[in-house]
Amino acid sequence: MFTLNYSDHRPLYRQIKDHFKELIFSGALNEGDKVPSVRELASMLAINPNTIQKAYKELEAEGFISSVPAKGSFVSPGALQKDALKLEEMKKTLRRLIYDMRCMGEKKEGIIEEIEEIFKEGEK
Amino acid sequence: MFTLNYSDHRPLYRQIKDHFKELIFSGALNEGDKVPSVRELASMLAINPNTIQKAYKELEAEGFISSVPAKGSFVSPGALQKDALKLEEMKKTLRRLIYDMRCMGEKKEGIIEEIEEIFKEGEK
Amino acid sequence: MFTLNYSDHRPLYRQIKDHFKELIFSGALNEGDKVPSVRELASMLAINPNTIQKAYKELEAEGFISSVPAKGSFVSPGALQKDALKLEEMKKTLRRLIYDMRCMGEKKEGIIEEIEEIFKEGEK
Amino acid sequence: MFTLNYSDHRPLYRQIKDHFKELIFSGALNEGDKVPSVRELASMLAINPNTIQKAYKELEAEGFISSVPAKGSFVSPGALQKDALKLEEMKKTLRRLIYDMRCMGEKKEGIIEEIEEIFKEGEK
DNA sequence: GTGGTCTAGACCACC
DNA sequence: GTGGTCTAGACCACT
Repeated sequence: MFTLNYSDHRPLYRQIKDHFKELIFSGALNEGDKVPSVRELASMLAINPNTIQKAYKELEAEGFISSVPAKGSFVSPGALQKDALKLEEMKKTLRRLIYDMRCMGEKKEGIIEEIEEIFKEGEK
Repeated sequence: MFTLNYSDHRPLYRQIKDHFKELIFSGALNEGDKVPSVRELASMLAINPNTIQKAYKELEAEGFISSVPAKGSFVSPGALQKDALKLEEMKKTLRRLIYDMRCMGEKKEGIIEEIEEIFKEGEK
Repeated sequence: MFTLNYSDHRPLYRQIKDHFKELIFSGALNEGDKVPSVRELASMLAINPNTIQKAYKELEAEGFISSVPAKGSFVSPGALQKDALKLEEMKKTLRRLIYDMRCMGEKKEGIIEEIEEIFKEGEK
Repeated sequence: MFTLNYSDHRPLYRQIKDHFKELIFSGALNEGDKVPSVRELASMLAINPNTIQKAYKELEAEGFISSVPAKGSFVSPGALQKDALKLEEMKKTLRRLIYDMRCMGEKKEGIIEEIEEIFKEGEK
């Protein structure tokens, strides 16, 4: 399904989270689709099941998947729908945030540097 | 106290809000200090009192000032104290936001462009 | 098709929305079935088309129907399929909500009272 | 500070989360206050630090505390402010949720039973 | 010292 | 089999 990148600065569970978000946004995963079980994916990626558990729990908390004990985890109904609307809202939030950081003396260069770093993390 | 900039893209109430935040963060205004009354500031800046009202209301909602009926508005106790924490939190929020926008296919360049624009707005 | 209840506390568009949901959940309406056009239903119920429009728009936003311009509105494919998952999710949301309200000092009796009221509203 | 209840059906990390929420809502903890470190609280409660970590992370995700690596965890600025407004909003969400569950065939008795259970969990 | 991540392995309830 | 919780212990980066 995908590969982990150990030279990526993001922790493993974040890589997993982000990957599933991409799969959902891209349409590769649709609402209601089953995602691999915690143990299954753990053995596929050769990591500890707890790490998958952590990723799945956060995805659930953010409304992307829904885990049903003894049944499995599934892409949430409404996961896609919600986030089509969300990009514009996120931009607005970003704008407000940057405004406020600027008020507090934060310089443009510092912010851009931070952003560059985030994008570097997933490259190599 | 300060001057409005009509060639700034920010609406007047935002300029006023941002200016007070800067005064508080820079230490020019301390906790407990009285800020000008709505009418007073409105006549100083030669603008409509409603505009000041809107700015003050949002400053209060964000915890920077507190209005005491029949007495005036004052810089909130704790407005400064919480700053270090607030900036940390804002950076974390920023990081999460950028991560998510990246997952949704937003490119680095688009985000940086947006930020450059925000910083331009207040310059001239 | 159905009748509106003017002594019901719910606004008309909510009654229409709820009714369509019931029809879908009960199996009376299947995926792909055409629902009456806005004007058609409006004249059947002798109410303003805007009311129907509002109900349909929300049903579409929630993924129950989808409108095809110049063709009409249809029950969404997957509307039923996702039900089991949706109910599970709603129960989880309910549980989290009640937990939080409890933390905030809300008493059991107040919550149950609220629920009793909701169920009364649709009866008569 | 407080005691865990092993006959409570809630997992330990939930008890810890709920307890901190109560402390914040009741005013016992104010914005900016430091909360015990992960290890400190773990030894106080005689449980594994990972369990505290889990509780703190969720509290942070929900905006109640803010954890700064190498510094400690603090009650978020805005934690209180946000939640005074929230109770009314939660009631609205509850109402909408119950409406929808009713549409899907869920009976009043089932819902009330669920709520009774939640409140039972923390009693003994 | 702080928070954060990860592992290995245990146990539970549910179906 | 499934998800969920908890423990014990390791390591990291940061201050």
